[in-house]
Amino acid sequence: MNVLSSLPAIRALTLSGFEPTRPTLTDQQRAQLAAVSTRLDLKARAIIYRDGDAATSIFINGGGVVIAFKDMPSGKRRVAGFRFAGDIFGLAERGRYINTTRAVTAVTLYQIPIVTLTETLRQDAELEFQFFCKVVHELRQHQRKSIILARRDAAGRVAMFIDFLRRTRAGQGPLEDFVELPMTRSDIADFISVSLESVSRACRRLSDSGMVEFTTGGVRIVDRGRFEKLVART
Amino acid sequence: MNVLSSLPAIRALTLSGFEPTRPTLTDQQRAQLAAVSTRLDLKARAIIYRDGDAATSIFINGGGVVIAFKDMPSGKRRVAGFRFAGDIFGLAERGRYINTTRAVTAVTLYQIPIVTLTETLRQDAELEFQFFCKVVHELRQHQRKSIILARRDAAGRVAMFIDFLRRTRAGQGPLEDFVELPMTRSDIADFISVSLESVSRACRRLSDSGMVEFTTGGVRIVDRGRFEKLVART
DNA sequence: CGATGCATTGATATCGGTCAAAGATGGTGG
DNA sequence: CCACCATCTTTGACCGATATCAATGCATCG
Repeated sequence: MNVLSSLPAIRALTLSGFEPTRPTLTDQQRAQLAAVSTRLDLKARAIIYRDGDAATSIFINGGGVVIAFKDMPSGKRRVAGFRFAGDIFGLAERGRYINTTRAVTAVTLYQIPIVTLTETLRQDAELEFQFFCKVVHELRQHQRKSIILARRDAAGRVAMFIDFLRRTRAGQGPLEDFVELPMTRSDIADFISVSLESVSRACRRLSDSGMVEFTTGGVRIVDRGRFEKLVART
Repeated sequence: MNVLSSLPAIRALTLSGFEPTRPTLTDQQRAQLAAVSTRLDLKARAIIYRDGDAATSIFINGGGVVIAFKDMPSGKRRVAGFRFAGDIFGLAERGRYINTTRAVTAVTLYQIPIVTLTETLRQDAELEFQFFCKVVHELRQHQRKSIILARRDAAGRVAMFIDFLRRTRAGQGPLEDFVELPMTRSDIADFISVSLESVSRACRRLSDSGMVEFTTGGVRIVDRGRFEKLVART
């Protein structure tokens, strides 16, 4: 297993601007990791691990939605992000998890002890490269989050959040006009750093203006033109 | 050149939580890259490349400060970040630069065509790994930026920005109490997404409260205790 | 010594945070 | 199967902080 085998991918990264085509693991690779992992089935609201716990495992989301957050001393909560099917999470700082993660919906997880992961990575440069991609993917997510937070108006932030989820969860094909919102208003609020009341009001305004329609569990973008114009307006 | 040669580093990443100890290149590696690069000496305000240009080179900052920003259709400007000595910049999306970069101070740059870089990386797994570290470093920067932007009060954001620079520019030793601010108020404003007037007022308040002292070209943290308490108050 | 870019300060309006309360929703146990 | 309870969501009123507009001060550099 020569380093050159993984180089074309690295080259693609630098040439095309750090845009790995596979931000999440392929089914094949998930299966490979599943072989050395423990499957967990959790119901909504279950805590996966807590901020500050010793980080002994990483997790792969095999279905459902997970929220990563941190309770701040002030009593506020900072939502770092959401993990969807295929996402890897559980990276740590100084051996400790930096966020608390909780199941938003019922989820299936694959838990892999870090020592096992290390062994597995040692034997598979391609898989190792996936972890690189994972970090690149996280970087892109954070860049987008920064752009959302730069926005001043609550409605704009909510619209950008919807667009963010829309793009994050999109497959290869064209973008869907329906976006699932399994998380609560409060989760959204703490992600985009706006009070939950403002999120609620913003949703109402977006809805009243005829851009989108909120249904139970999601939003449908009705007036795509105006919606995208609002999102782009920075 | 076996993949295993770079694995200890990768392992360190996953185990210790993606915290490479060398977020920027070592002098040795810079020299190595310098051999295949063109040296540029630019004076303050010079444009290095523009948003949308074909991305043919990457740059290493050999001294001075560079700002990366994007002019938005609305006329506003979003400052993505600042690049200091040792930082690599010029990564692109779809073959195009995504930001405009400009020299804030006089700078020395090493320009490396991407094709050359690719060749160099192919021959050096350790250097290749540095690019991984670079991405991790960028990720951390963006995480910090998100935390700054989550802050609501302008004074808090400015304080966190000062702290951000203080930590970014710190060496191995203890944190300095003096932080250089070579960029304009407007640059700071567009980085932390606050109007430049608010930045000015926030600086005044921080100064009036006796936490810091603004001098030409920098800030000195006078009351470290209160300053850090303000920064931590989230 | 103008001119230009940068920084500061002031006045005002707007928008979102906060507090408060009521309305919807969903899950659980009787 | 239904009622109740916890949680989430919506709406309202008010206040404070920041954006915005405007003008002045202040370097630095031709």
